[in-house]
Parts: sequence; structure tokens; C-alpha cells
Amino acid sequence: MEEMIKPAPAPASSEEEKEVMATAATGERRHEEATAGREEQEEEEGEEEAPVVLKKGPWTTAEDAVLVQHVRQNGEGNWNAVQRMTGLLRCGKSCRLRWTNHLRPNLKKGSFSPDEELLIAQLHAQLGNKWARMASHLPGRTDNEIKNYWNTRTKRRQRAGLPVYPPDVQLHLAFAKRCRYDDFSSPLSSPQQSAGSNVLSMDAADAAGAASSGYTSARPPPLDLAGQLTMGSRPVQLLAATPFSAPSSPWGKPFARNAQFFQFPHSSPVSPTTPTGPVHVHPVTPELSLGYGPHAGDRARLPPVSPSPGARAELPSSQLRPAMAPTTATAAAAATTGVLVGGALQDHPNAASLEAMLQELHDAIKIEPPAPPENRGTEEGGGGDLRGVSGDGKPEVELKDDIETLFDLIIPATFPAAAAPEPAAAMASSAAPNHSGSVSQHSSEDQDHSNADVVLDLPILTGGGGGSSEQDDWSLDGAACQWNNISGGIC
DNA sequence: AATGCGCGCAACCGCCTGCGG
DNA sequence: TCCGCAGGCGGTTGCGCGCAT
Repeated sequence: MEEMIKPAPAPASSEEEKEVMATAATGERRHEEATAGREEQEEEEGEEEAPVVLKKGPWTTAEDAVLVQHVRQNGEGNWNAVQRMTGLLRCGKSCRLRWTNHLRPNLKKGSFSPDEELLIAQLHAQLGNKWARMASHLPGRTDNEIKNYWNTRTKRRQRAGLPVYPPDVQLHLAFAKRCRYDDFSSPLSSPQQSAGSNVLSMDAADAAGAASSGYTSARPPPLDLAGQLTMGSRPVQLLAATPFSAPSSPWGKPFARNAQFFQFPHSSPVSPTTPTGPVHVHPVTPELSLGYGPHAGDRARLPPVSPSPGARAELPSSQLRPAMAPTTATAAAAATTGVLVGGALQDHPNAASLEAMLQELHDAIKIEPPAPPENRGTEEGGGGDLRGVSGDGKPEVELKDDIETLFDLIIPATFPAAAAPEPAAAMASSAAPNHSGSVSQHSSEDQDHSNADVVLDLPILTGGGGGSSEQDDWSLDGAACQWNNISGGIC
């Protein structure tokens, strides 16, 4: 019983409250009215020296009015004073919560937009259950709202046997995992990396927090997925937390083999500043879709991974389009089937084995990492260590091979824009790792990002408007399930 | 029509952290 | 350095509503 016994409010306060209550909105009372009335009566009955029991449960309109008026007059903070000053029978915590979650201005009500949903997924991949931090990237949304959304959605998807993350995010996680195999000494997400670039909206605290909190086991290391979304409609540049795989590891092969499927447009290294306004996600054309979500054309796709250490790919959608657009035939096929990748994969001769491998990939994402080799230093703070033993004890090498094969299958299917030789060449060359076997990473805070950052382009696809709904829930149904259907175990 | 069930949401609870005395 | 307080955060719970049976 945390609610403390408080002295009865001063008469003046009680009068003030009553006055406010008298003028408070009359609507939406329903049961609350009865509840409030009953409590008022109880308060009066217990007025004689009796301690005042702070109220719990739903807030009434009158209480809201009292709180709003108090905040207007005194500003936020000092929440425990609210009860003393207004006679409101609520503890400070409750007041603060009510204000931040429901009463403060500029709150965005209603269901999440598809863009927001995708952002949340990406933020969660990046930050984990850091709801407050996530909320800071979603203007008008509260941590509680995001938390509720994520929890219910996760529960639903898990029950349905669907992956929690969209395919592109999942693959990012897989990439990240692979990179952990490749080089434990190369943190996937160094605070400096994020902090050092204003490209990222995620601040250093985000990165550091993510790196130091909870990314040590089941959750892959933080991915730098959020920044793009706060880039608004501006060109997006991501300094990926995910390093590119070294060729010394089999994990790097898929990239090398499928280099031609990656595009690495090079453009100015201008770094957009972190926006402060609402999140606007620039639309990407349907042909770029991964076929994920109800609208195969306007959903997320697996982002191209640019390993180029020197070239910082800044990809406005206008730049991205010609570089990433699949062939006309492919686009036409996608338009016909309504799903690009799903169709491509479905037609793949090895779809059955792919299905199994996707499941393993899914499982691999959940792998509990082993302690890294001794000589690789301790980076527990960086978290995200991923070990090579799958949940079912599958040997690391075998799992690697499977996922490698998976990448061989999925990447061509995902990126039919294979006919882009120039970027491929860029990638092939830029993918050439440093000979330490690790992807270029910041070794110091001062390091120039332009020389070391792994750059990911993660164009965010708009969901075509409209609020979120079951239909909009990516990969639950619709075109996404075409992808899901062929990947069976995952979805 | 009644009932059960699941879902979404609001609110609470406990823990942690920062700060000032 | 210790202690108390205020605030913040994440996890959990309870309730109301809608839907299926």
C-alpha cells in the first residue's frame, strides 16, 4: 500500500476543488461520476481528523480540470505539491502520470500510423524496452502508449507464431548477429558512433544506454534504425550500428556473393540535423517494397547495406529510386502479384529449405550469446554478443552455413535490382574489409565518420496513410503473409 | 440474449537515480 | 558519506468494451 495517508486538505483547497469540479466538463462521466460522488461522500464522512486516503483508479473530468489548472498556474514538476495545493486526492506520481500521459498539450491520440508502427519496431530493435527513449522519438506519443502497443502487439504476434520484427528489421538483426561472430572486438554499436554524428537522431545517451542496458543476451545489439525516421522527409543517412561482415567469415560471403544486389549511391556527406518536428517518413515507391505489410508496395524492405567505409551513402528517396529500382519486369511482376519478395521467394526452387532456414534465422536471433573469447576484450556494456549455438543447440558452424545459404537465397530475391553493376562494383571494392578482419568501426571518438562508419541506407516506406489497424499490422496478413507463408516457421 | 474471452488501455507498483541537506 | 525526497522508468494489473460462440 504505497498510498500514504495524507492530512485532510485545507478548506480553501477543498473549496477551490469544488469550484473547479462544479465548472468541470459535464461529459464523459458515466460510472466515474458515481465513483467520484461516492468518494466525495466518503471524504466528507471521514473529515473528522480522519486521514485522507488518496484516491486510486480512473481520473474524473473534474480531477483533470484541477490538475490542468494547477499545472497552468505552477508549471510541471513538484507533483507532490499538487495534492497539498489543490486538495486533489491523488499522489504526486499519479498526477505526473496523468499529466504526461493524458493531459499535457500536443499529445497525439488515436492509433499509431503505419509509419509510427514501423518506427516503433525499429526503435525497439535499437533500444529494447526503453519506452521513454522511444517516446522521445515519437512526438506526441507517450512511453505508456508505446509500451502498451508493443506489448499487445508482441503478444499477439507471438501467439500467432509470427516474428516480432518486420523482415527488414529481422534481417538487420541477423546482420548484426553475424557481425558479432565476425569480430567481437568490433562493437556493433558504439556510443561514439551514434554520438559522433548528427546524422543520427538517436543521441549518445540512447546509444550508450542501449549498449549498456539489456543487449547482452537475447536481444541483438542495437541497430541504428531510428535516426532515419526522425530525419523527416529529408535524405536519410544512417550510420549503421551493424558493421559489415568480414570476408574471413562465412558470414561475409552472402554479401560478397550478392554484392551486385546492393546499391551504394554516393552522394554528398551532408548530414541532416536532427529534426525536432513530427516524424515524417519519406515515401518510397512500391517497387522498393519488400512485400511486407498489407500494401506490398509501400512497406519496408530490407535495406541495402553499404559497407563502404569511405562512401557515405545519403539516399534521398529520389536518389534511391533509380539506384534501387528493380527491373521493369520485376516491378511489373510485383505489381501483378502484389508482393515483390514474397513472390520471388515463393517461386524460388528452394523455398522449402528456405522456409526451414528462415526459422533457424529466427531462432538464431534469439540465441543466447556465449562469453566472447578472452582475447576479444570485454564489451559486455556493448551487449549484443551473439554466440554460435542456436537455441536448440545447433552447432555454430552449421547454423552459419544455413544462414549463409539463406542469405544467398533471400538477398537475390529481395533485391532483384541486380542490374546495377556500378553500385555493385562500389560495394565489391568498398566491401573489402580492413585486414584486421573487422568492419571499419570507430576506434576513437575523434575518428572521422566518413572514413569509418558503416553506412546503412534504410529508407522508410510509408504505409499509404490511414491509421493502424489489424489490416495494417505488418506481416499479420495481407501481402506480408505471402512472405510469411513461404517462410512458414517464422511467420 | 447470455456468456466467455481476448484486447486495448489506463493506472498502479516497485525499483532506480539524481539531488540537496 | 549518508539519508530522505522527488521524479522517472519499466513491468504488471485491473477494468471496460467488443466480438464470437
